[in-house]
Amino acid sequence: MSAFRKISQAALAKTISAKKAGAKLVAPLQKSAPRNQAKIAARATGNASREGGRESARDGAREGIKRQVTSYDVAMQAGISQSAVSRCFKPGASVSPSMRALVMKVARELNYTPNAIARSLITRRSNLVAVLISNLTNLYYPEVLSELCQQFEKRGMRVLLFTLPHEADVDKMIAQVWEYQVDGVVAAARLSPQHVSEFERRQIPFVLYNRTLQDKAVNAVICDQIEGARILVSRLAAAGHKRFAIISGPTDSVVGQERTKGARERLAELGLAAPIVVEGNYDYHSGAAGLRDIVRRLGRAPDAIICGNDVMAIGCVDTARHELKLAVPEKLSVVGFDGVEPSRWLSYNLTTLRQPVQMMAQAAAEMLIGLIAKPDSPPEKRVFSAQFIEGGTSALG
Amino acid sequence: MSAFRKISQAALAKTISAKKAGAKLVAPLQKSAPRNQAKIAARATGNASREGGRESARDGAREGIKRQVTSYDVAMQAGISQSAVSRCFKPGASVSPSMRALVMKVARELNYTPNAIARSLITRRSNLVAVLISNLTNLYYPEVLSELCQQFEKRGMRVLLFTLPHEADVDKMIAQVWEYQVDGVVAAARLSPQHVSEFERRQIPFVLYNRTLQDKAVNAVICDQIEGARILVSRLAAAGHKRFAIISGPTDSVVGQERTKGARERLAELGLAAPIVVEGNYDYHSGAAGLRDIVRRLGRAPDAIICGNDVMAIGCVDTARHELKLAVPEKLSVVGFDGVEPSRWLSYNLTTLRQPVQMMAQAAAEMLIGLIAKPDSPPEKRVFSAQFIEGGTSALG
DNA sequence: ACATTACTTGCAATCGAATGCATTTTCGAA
DNA sequence: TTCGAAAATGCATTCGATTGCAAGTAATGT
Repeated sequence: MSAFRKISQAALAKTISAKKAGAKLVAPLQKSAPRNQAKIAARATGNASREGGRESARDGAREGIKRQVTSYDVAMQAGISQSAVSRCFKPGASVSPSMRALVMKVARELNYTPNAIARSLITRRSNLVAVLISNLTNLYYPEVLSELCQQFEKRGMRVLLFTLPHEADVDKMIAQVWEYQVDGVVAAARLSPQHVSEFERRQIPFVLYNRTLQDKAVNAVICDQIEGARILVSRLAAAGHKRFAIISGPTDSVVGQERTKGARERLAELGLAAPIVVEGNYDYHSGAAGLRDIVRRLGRAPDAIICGNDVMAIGCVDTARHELKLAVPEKLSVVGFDGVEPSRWLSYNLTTLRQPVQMMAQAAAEMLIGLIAKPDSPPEKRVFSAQFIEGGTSALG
Repeated sequence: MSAFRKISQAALAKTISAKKAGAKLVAPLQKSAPRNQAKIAARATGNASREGGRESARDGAREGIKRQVTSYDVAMQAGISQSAVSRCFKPGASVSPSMRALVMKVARELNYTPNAIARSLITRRSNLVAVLISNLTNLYYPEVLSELCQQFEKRGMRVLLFTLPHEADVDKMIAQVWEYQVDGVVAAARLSPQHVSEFERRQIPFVLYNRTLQDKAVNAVICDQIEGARILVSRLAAAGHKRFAIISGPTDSVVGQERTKGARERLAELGLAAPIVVEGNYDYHSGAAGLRDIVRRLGRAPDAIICGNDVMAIGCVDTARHELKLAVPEKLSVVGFDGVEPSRWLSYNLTTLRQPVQMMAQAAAEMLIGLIAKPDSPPEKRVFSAQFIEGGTSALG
């Protein structure tokens, strides 16, 4: 034990003299050095003894298992207790400036980084949020994800990403969410009510993005799809469009269903004929196929086609112009939803309803952070309105 | 202590009779019940006593801190040891079928889920990989991310996503990567050589995606950009194009630089005039601006413009056709790189070089998993070739 | 100079699961 | 039936950091 003591005292003296601290500084630190050096030494990995800048390709691989630098190593090297090290890395903790300086210096020398896993275990806060997204190739979601990611990063939380592909074994995927003790979940994916109940039962704060549940009050950030669809129809009808068709989103997409519903409602209110509806799956080709289908069934083109999202609208426009030689917007108006970047490209300049993605993502992040801090807040919905973009794919007079 | 014993015995009997097990099954489990019920009880959270399906909104929030169900709870409820519970959740472990069945049943009743954080701490394997991506809005990256995600999920690893936005404080971001003890890193972002050294010093396996380092052997998955650019030039030149221009990627993009370099080299070899080069930043507007700039500086349109990526090429095509009234491909050929989805849309049908994203992502995932299993493998580069897509934006004769 | 408060710091007990080792149980062979 | 090997199980320690509590030190007032 005295050997350890000697070493650490020497190290301490060296360290302090190196930063030219006055005698005042030396005294307290020497006096309060911990007495259980043996225990600290036993816990330390031995990595502390190797020199700072030196790098050797194989020295960490010894013993087969890689041992990282721990707070015990720093404590031993600095001749202080492990708890002191821990406290120096906690913002509001009670540590003297000299102690903090010393610890930071030694930590830097040893390349010490706090272990978030160990911290999470004891604090029961992982600082992880799970983001569930169905389908990243959807052109709309990357924007959402990007925004969410930045929001959470800004707030000191890490994003654990889960993609739910062919809507297969969502259960297994979700189980992983529990295992990692995430502090919260943002779900921008098709989830069954059972899954949502599971969130509740486990008391994990969650925010649904662009979806809600019929018979349950949940936290959600949504965009008023029905309102948006009604606006689209109103504008088109006002400009004289009479025969409408819809290329809807898939039936299991709540957003898609609402868009269709809003459009139908408004058409009925206006006394216009019920639209022909074909189902798409949100991709380019289903927009193309949808148009062909509509024209085939109608025997001619309708006045306007409302597509469940921009990408299908783009597919529709392209097929109309290049394959069916139907002039858009002269012979056929096409509108979409979302306002994704390509909808603004000159070749399309789509008439669409832009969702305020940035605001929505920010709201979702804020809401989730709030819920984590105060889990018993009553459920809240934040509903945004989409912005009508009058592009060039519709004849609006 | 005997009280606990009694309770757990009763629970055990009930459990077993419930699944109608024969006497054979009962005997071993009863005999090997642990003797330290007191210790297990002390560790257990008490959650075990509440009934399975019951849900009460507030009962878990008592004491302010949420206590989750642990392996101790399951052990107590089942009348066995904690280690037995642990083993039942480990695939290859030595557990009898009856024990496994009992544990699984009780676990389900109590809604027990293993705590991955605790597991990571003791095993020193987090099963997390960090994915670093510069810019998700880039249209090319979501595809990469999606593919990587699925690959890792398939292999039982979770993805911790880091987006590096305005290339600011990358350091702080990277520090987070260390804290979370990720098992490996896939970097599809601009990283300084210092950052890469940091990976090495910490002995964290990493794979660079679409980038390499000049003076260091690293694991990387790349696409041969120079080869690709040479192919483009060769094809265009063979079809009679003489005056070339380039809208390059930003200078800090290695991929962009290589594409420019390959094109220049090949042009020089063919004895054609050095191209005019303007710098873009990979987005639609910089493609548009690039074209205007080129036309202004040249006083006329070149024969062909090679764009650093598809989105700029699309911007270029749109500006040529709709703003400058330059027919593409009749008066001007435009080519891009990447082969992103919109490049296949009928309005563009871009001539481009498609990167085999799926194969590359798969290779990256495989490589990283391999490195994690065997950290001392020598660095390897996997180089893919891009596929030439003869679209309609270039006059190839 | 002494008492009292306000800081610092160390100690030791956690968090929840994994695992080497010892012990018990099972099962097949003699 | 008995013995021995193999399988199953329990015990106790461990991972690395946090934090309540106690002890020690500095700063302040009288």
